[in-house]
Amino acid sequence: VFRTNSQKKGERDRVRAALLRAALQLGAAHGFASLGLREVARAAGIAPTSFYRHFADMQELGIALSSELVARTIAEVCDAIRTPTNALGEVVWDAMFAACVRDPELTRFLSAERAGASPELRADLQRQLSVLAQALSAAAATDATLPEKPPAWAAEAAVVLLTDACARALDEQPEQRAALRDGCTWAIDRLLSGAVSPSSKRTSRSTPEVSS
Amino acid sequence: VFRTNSQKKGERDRVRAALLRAALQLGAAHGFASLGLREVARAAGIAPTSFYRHFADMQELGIALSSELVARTIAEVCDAIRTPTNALGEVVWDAMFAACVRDPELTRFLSAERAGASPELRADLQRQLSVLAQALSAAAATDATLPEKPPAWAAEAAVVLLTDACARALDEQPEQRAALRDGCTWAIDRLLSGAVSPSSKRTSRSTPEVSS
DNA sequence: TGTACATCAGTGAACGCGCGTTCACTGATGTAC
DNA sequence: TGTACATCAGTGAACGCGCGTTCACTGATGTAC
Repeated sequence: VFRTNSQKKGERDRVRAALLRAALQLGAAHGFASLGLREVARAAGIAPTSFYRHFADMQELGIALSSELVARTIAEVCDAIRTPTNALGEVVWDAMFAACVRDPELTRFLSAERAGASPELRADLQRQLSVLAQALSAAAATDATLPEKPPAWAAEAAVVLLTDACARALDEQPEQRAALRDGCTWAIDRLLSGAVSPSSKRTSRSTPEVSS
Repeated sequence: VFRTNSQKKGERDRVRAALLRAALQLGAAHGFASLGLREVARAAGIAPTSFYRHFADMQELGIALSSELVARTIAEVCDAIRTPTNALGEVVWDAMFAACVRDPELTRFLSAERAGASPELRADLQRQLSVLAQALSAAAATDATLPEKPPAWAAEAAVVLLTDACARALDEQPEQRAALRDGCTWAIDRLLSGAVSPSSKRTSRSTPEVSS
């Protein structure tokens, strides 16, 4: 009566969300690749056959996880680094890691399937991460404290390190987490800005980028 | 008659190697997590029940892949960087990528299972990679051209980037591979040495462009 | 307003299939005497 | 040297099980008139 439309629609969305969440939970425990349709349906509280009302197969569900839940999380992190309050490495770590702690299962999913068996899913996750890389690159470009605009691959490398370190940090105790944060923020800043510590005066030869 | 002993032993090793290789091949195609014991045994040309003569289960086989084949490859790369002929980033990339090209299936395995579902296997692969990180760290420490000794996590971050980039390069065309090499060697050298220097001379600026 | 119809998420039975695992056995190879 | 015994990788039959998928159906919700 309140909602003229979409009482049915709302229920559909509720079940769909339950499927996504169930897949995340089970996948975090036993791996996503070995996850079965019946298993997920059971955990979501519906009959196995009802699964097909929402997804054609498990891969389609996986892509929905990427393009919806992962995308949302990434967008959040992008927002955070748009107005940096600190060294970029710390800002992006803090935002990303907070998101990872809030939803560890999603983090495991991202980390595992980024190198997983399904090319389509890999590609979709790569797309999500490249959004973050571009945001990071843009933030670095407008950061007045940086001596120069870093190349695009610096941001991409930073995102690779960030994803890896955040996922590993979830398994660790607080003090190890702090070490990972230190190492990761240090590396990101070093990639984006050149030297973090002083004294690096030497411009060594022979990388693809030849010094003048 | 020539070999008094181990005619039996040799055959055993042959079958065992066939199982490992079959698992790599099938795993590269469809993912390791969803790989079945019967499937591997079939591909190796033995009866399903014979599998148990070599491994208790698929996880044990996976760990054998890591602690034997991956370890051998890593050791090879470690050898190469022990006597660097060039900037460390290029040396380690060239050694690692050559190994990856020679055995792409092993590379896929390493890349996928490093973040995979089995904690034991993850830990073992992590151990292999940390060997490389230490070798890289040692090489950097004795590299007179570096202005300072980089922290340990610089080498760890470098290995993460290297592994990721090599695995992705296998899927790419030559020109994209060259871009990955440039980006990866640049990042590794920057991590290890601090600044590579501003004002790059090399090719046209910035955006090697993210994925297509 | 009421009535007839359309939609469609969810269902339970049923199917064929490949899986992991057990078991007792075979037979070639290696060893002890 | 030959003979008897031990070892053990490989085997095929058999098991129970959970899987993905199909099908015709139900029934609540939404819509047209």
